[in-house]
Amino acid sequence: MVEANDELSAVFQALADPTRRAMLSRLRVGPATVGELAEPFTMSRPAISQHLKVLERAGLIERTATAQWRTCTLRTEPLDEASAWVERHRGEWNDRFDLLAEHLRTMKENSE
Amino acid sequence: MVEANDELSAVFQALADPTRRAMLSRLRVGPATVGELAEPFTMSRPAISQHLKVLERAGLIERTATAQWRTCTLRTEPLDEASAWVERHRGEWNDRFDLLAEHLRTMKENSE
DNA sequence: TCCTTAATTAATGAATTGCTTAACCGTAGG
DNA sequence: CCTACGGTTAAGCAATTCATTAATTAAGGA
Repeated sequence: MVEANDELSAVFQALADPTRRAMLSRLRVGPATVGELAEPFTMSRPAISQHLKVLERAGLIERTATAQWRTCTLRTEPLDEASAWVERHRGEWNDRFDLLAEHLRTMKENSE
Repeated sequence: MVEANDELSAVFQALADPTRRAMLSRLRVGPATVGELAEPFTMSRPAISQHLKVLERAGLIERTATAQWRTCTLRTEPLDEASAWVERHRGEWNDRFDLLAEHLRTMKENSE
């Protein structure tokens, strides 16, 4: 792999781990410090830090530092694109012309 | 990582690659042989085969062999669960009680 | 039978992932 | 000042991912 990872891939990649998904679920309730996010898990703090870094790079969380606490906040915008992709591929869509046109468009975007 | 990968992780993992997503997009038009799926890409056939294996393990395609051709068909069922997860985390949901209850339920499922 | 076509398997390799422990950094409090 | 607390950085390791080339299987046609 040479290519700079596109945003959509980064989001799906971030979601492809149960720990990270659980963290995002927790953040739906409201912002949390790293310690609070780590609490349900048995893994080490550095492991938690690394998961958070993945989420941050995917744009799914924001971190703000006050004193020695890092507060994490959920960002849902990147999920819009992910949702759009999934919904597009899920429907009982049968217009072959539209589908082919869309596929060719996707191919073109992909080769930019 | 020790745990046997759950289905949802496998689906998101499969979607976290532009080549695989393009293959699924192509399959929306209709079933295709491996050769047809490989056509837009410059990578080797074995690489294509491995991508298809990932998609198959995630339940996103089905392969049927007739003569020396393997025909791939899109299976959208696994996308339902993925869609549900994303939509759940995307909404402008503000009932903290429900969110907390749901989060705790998710945690419990996660530890089974 | 021999050759071509379609695709997979096997073996290899570089890069990435997910975890660990140990060391470090910045803030607050005695 | 120095110690504790909250977190990150660094280094190392096993396993997985994504690609390659070479060899293999399996069916169809001359």
